[in-house]
Amino acid sequence: MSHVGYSCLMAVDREHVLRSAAALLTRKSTATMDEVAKAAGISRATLHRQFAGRDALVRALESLGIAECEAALDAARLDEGAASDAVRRLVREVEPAAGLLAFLYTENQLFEGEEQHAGWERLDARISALFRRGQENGEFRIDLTPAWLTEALYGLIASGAWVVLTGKVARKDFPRMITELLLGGALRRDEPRREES
Amino acid sequence: MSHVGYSCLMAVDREHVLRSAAALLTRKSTATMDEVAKAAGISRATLHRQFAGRDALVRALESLGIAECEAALDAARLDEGAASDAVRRLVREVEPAAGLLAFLYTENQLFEGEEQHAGWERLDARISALFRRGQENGEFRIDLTPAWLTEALYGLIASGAWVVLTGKVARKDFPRMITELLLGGALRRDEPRREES
DNA sequence: TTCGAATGAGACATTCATGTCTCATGTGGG
DNA sequence: CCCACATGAGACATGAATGTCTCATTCGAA
Repeated sequence: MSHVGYSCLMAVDREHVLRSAAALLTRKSTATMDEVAKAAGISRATLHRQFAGRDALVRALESLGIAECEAALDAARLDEGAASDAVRRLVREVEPAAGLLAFLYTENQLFEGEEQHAGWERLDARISALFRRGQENGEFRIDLTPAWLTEALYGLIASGAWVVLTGKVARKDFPRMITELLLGGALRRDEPRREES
Repeated sequence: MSHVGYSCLMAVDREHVLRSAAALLTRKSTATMDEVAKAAGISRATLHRQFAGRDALVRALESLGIAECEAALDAARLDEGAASDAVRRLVREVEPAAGLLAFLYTENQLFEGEEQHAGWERLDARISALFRRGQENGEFRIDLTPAWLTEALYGLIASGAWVVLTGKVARKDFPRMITELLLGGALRRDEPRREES
């Protein structure tokens, strides 16, 4: 029995397959299992051995996306310092997962009645809490609900990922253009905004 | 030969079918031709007689969405008055088409290499021009490109339509929450913002 | 009333993605 | 060296959506 070889090889490949699938489905959300397999450099049979089906693959990608998102939330230390700075850190940390997030964001809208991954609610709760903290802080305006701000953040991340993918803007501008729009809006400010880090 | 009856009945039904399809696909973007037909109260055969196939239906919806969007742009009088007020008018006018727009927005990302409807470029150009005018005006900040502001507006409209559809926020708040976020951002302003109409 | 056109219902073939299976190959560990 | 196991290749069946067809019915206009 090859415990070592088994768990090692499987784990590595699974991770690699997942990454490839994420990269591909980010660009073409309707990609075939065949295309996914080819993109990962494996055969369709092997792909099916690792993920029972397309559903299982998407679920695994969902878990991956949620995990990366939660890791980003952790790294952003949402409850430290100014709420606006926390938002900046959050967007910066979540940027690598933006493409995957955009894919899952639109994919989730197809799930209709089916129960969705509980992880999303946790993420919603944490991000909403950040916006609420900023409101109680006096930093954020109170006439926009935390729920809307959270959803808008998702939408902007998806739009940002899409616009970077199509080459309309440079990847390096991703965090700035999202945070600046979300926090400051399009209107020009007379007072200079302060910066962090 | 019943010229009158023909053109009249066909036109009316086509419009009605298009509306029903838009309403359905807004909620369930993967709906079957069967479901579309049922939602319109006609048979699948008749649906196929009016639209050669699913492709043709989506193309027709695309044209409808673009037409409604351009009508909204016209009604908003983008080049009159303050640019920020024009944005407010635009969002208010485009609100009825938001669901359809959201559907088309995600649908367009699947078109990969295929050439897309030229109408989108026209819309992009007109909206970009509005933001550019606001920048040259001194109203809008210049460190966010018109292209990004345009794309962000699309994203926020889609997010807004989605969040209204799921009941997280009231439909009546749709225009305000989008314009306020897009223009003013989440940060609280010391100076009171002025209002229009 | 009668004729013609549009419709609805449904059968049918086709295409495509998916899921399952078998078998040959190759590789790594014992 | 040998064996177990993962893999790749491909055949095969399945299901779903689509597109096309026919035929009976209904509705409107002459």
